[in-house]
Amino acid sequence: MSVTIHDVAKAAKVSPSTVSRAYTMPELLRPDTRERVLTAARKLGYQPNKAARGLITGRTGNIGLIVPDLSNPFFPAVLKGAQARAREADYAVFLADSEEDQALEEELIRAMAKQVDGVVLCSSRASDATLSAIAKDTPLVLLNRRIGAIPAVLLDNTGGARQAVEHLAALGHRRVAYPNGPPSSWSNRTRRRGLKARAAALGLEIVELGTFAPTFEGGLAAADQCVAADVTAVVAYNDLVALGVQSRLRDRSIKVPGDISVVGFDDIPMAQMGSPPLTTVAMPCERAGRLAIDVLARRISAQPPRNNGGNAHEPLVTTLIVRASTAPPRRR
Amino acid sequence: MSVTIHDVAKAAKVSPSTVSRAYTMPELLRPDTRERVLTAARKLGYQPNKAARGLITGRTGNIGLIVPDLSNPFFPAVLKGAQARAREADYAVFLADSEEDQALEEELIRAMAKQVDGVVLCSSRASDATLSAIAKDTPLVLLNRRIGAIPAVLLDNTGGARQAVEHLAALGHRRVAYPNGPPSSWSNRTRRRGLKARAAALGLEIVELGTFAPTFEGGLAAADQCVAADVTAVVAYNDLVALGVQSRLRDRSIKVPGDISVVGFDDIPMAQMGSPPLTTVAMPCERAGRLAIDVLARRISAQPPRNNGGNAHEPLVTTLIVRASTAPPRRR
DNA sequence: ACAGTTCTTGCAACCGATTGCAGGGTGGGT
DNA sequence: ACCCACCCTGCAATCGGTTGCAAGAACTGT
Repeated sequence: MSVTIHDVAKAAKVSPSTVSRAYTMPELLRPDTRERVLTAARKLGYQPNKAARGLITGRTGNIGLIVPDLSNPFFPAVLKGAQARAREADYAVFLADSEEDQALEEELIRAMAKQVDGVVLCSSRASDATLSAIAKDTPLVLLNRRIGAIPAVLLDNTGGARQAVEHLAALGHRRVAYPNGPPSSWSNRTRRRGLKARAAALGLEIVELGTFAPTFEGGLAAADQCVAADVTAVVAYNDLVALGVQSRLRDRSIKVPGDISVVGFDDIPMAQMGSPPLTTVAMPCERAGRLAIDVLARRISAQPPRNNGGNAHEPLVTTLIVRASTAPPRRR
Repeated sequence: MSVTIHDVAKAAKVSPSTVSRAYTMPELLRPDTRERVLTAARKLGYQPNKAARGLITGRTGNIGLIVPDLSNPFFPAVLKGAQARAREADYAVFLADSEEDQALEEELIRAMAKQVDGVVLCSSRASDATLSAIAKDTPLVLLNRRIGAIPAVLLDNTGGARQAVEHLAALGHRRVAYPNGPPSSWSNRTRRRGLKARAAALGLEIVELGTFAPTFEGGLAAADQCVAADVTAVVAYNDLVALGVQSRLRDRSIKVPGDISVVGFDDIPMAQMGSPPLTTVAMPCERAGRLAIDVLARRISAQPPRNNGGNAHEPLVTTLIVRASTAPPRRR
């Protein structure tokens, strides 16, 4: 079938061990033998079988990545960065979509753990206990979630929320709605906390609204509650929700930003394409994805999970992008 | 480290072979032995090592999926379907983004081929020759591309294009622009062909415009050429381009659909969120992704690539979704 | 020319599974 | 009580690599 190390060995008239060494410890071979082996390998189109190698080295050369929902453009963006960086580091990436389902996610993690050197979990919905347990025997990196000493790549949600509140305060808003995202989401918790902290300091009132699906449809539902709450601005859990809110408000002939200002989180591509274009807190998604791979790769090669610090990184900076969906509130 | 078949064997007081058989040929074992083995396995949390198994069976249980650009929502949608179906069929999926780069894509295919049982190529930009060569020794399924007898899942671009033209014709448009997508794209070729065929039949004129990147930015660039071409409607290569066109037209204070109607392809989520919401040809992306996996799985288990027909499937039906971005042309 | 190093390379065991083959146990028929 | 199937189960080889160990080659210095 495929060309194996034995074929190359025969062609180069050496033993399989020598062929192996030509790849893994080239400096041990006499230059001319190494050359002979590599030439033969190239001629035959040989490529080492990663699975077989992994069997003995314990390294598969694969990493897993789990996201809650591929339909949220935030995750493809992260994925794009992660996948690119993984390729540079010569890792292949396994992808799974957990469909926002905690049980499924935990099952996926366990299934993956066997086949990969490490796993990146994006906005994981799994329980702290489960993740801590898994982290004990599988290198894990969390993206947008924080649990004990598990390495994590974080985005500065709090800072973003702060900027959003300051922006709205400067425009003169006093009463702002926040429709919650999934309760198990770290992003939701930190965004809410950031909002409330800064709002309290500036004398704004944040009206929390029930939890909504982090989707366009969730935003449609949230919109009506925002209107009922009699606010002049909405900071949505994320851009999808914000777009849903905008859409529903338009259908109800409520002007954005005339009657209600809307702010989102993420700055997904469609945020700028809407009308009005959405004011939102931009997240460096691809960079976060890349960084997650870097952290994981480092964690994998450093056998002893060094218990000194360096696990929790500074959150990646986020920036408020002001577009046309925010304006001063209408005078009563 | 991890619990192996030997550990289970010891715990159940049987040989490793028996443990193996408990999983792969359970009917060969006496019910009580099988039960004893499975119980022991469960207690120890044993899960067979896929890599080791693959070494001997020749099946890895993995499939590869390559897309040209994760930032185009069309592909995450396909991916979502494919990934879900793969999981049901107990396959893990390797993902790679070829960044619209032909050379990179070909390299990725080769690299993957070694580690998977088969590969799904979405809107592949690779050359016919390369793909035919690879298809000889790796099960391949093409999505939105057609080459000889390589199994493919196709979306009915021609039919979609036909509907778009008929819609515009009914509205009274006589001169319609088509900004081309990537020349290596099968979708671009079939969409263009469909448009021109139907336009000829209905006495419309299709003005082809140079090739543009299949992105929002590509659309920005295309818009100006469309205006210069003095058309009353634009059928864009895909929704991203259509949204780019809309955005640029708005910036130039050209009304959509008042001055120019815009039609897209794909019906990505943001098509309905824009303003005006975009008239577009909807593609059953997730279904296509799922189907691709089905076809691949069948192709993998049917060792002899049966040379009877059944390779090329009927294209999946597409439907024109009429929204607010199309209207009768302004009277001169 | 010879003993002692240092380099290179091959041998063989091993990673974690699967599977053909054969041997031991069981049960049925007489 | 004996023979013969048949059913289970274990042994050992194998998949494609890697790696500790040791033997042979080459080189050093005298």
